[in-house]
Amino acid sequence: MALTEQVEKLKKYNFKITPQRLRVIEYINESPGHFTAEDVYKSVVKVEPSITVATVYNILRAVTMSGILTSFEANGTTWYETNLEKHANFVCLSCGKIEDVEIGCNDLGKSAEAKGFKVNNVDVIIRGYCRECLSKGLIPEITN
Amino acid sequence: MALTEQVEKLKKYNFKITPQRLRVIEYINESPGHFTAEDVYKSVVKVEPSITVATVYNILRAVTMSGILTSFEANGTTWYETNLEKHANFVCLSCGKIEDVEIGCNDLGKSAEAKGFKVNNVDVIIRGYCRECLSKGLIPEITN
DNA sequence: TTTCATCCTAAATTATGTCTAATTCATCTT
DNA sequence: AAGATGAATTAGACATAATTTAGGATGAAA
Repeated sequence: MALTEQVEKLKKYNFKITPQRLRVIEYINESPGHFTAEDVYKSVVKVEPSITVATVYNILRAVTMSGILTSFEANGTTWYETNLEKHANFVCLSCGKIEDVEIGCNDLGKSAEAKGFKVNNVDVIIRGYCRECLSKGLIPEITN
Repeated sequence: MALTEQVEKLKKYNFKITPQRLRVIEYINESPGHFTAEDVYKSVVKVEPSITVATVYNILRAVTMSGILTSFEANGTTWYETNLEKHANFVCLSCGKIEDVEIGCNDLGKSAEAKGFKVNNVDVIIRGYCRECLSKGLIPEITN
């Protein structure tokens, strides 16, 4: 998504274009795809030293509401991501790394809709051990 | 799951059977299916006034590790649930209620495994608005 | 230029973890 | 069956990280 498009989305939701918001969007566009509010703050404060954590949280909420990002919760914190396509997030229980993986099937929300619910979004979080941690033998033994 | 079976599971993982753990398990067996550590504490402290929040957290971790409960994150907190079967959790964005819904498809973790990851569990969290909130017209307008 | 959203500062809240001493439990020994 | 023993667990207080709140100051947009 280009910066102009992101700015348009903010405007569409009546969010004003402030320097702080532009800095956060710039971060997003250079980001590794998955990041936390803390990641954003640590990076943006270098170029905009007066910004505070509270502002970053506010901005991330505005940016997410505008459809520029999505978010999900894992490892006790909120993660933001730029990938708006349907996918699952794989979380490594050993190193904490998060990686996109495909979902083989559609209509995960179907039975919720069948129950009369309105579905806004579906998060799929897969927890396990990544290739690297497996090869390092870092997996705790499961004693059955 | 019966109490005797739950006790067996704790023993299998070498967790001792303490009165506090039994009180928490009793709560679980009478619970509405989804609850937080705070819910457990507020209830158990009535019958076991000396118990502390820290103990409840410890016990919930032990109980989850023993396979008596599963947990997932939503609304900024960890939720525990007794339903160990494959299912999705529907979270109402208006009232916060959580409800089980079926998942139409299997093998959600398949493509993670195809990438060489070991999959431990898959959480599916569906966010939207429940029937009750929809009928009350409590849904925020989405101005497009 | 006015107005209202947004930002800043600081402090509160919430969820959860950590530390230590005291207690309890499971098991072994009588 | 009762007591001794060491390991595991608990209570209680405090620590920390994530996030929210409140109220005044500031700046974007009409």
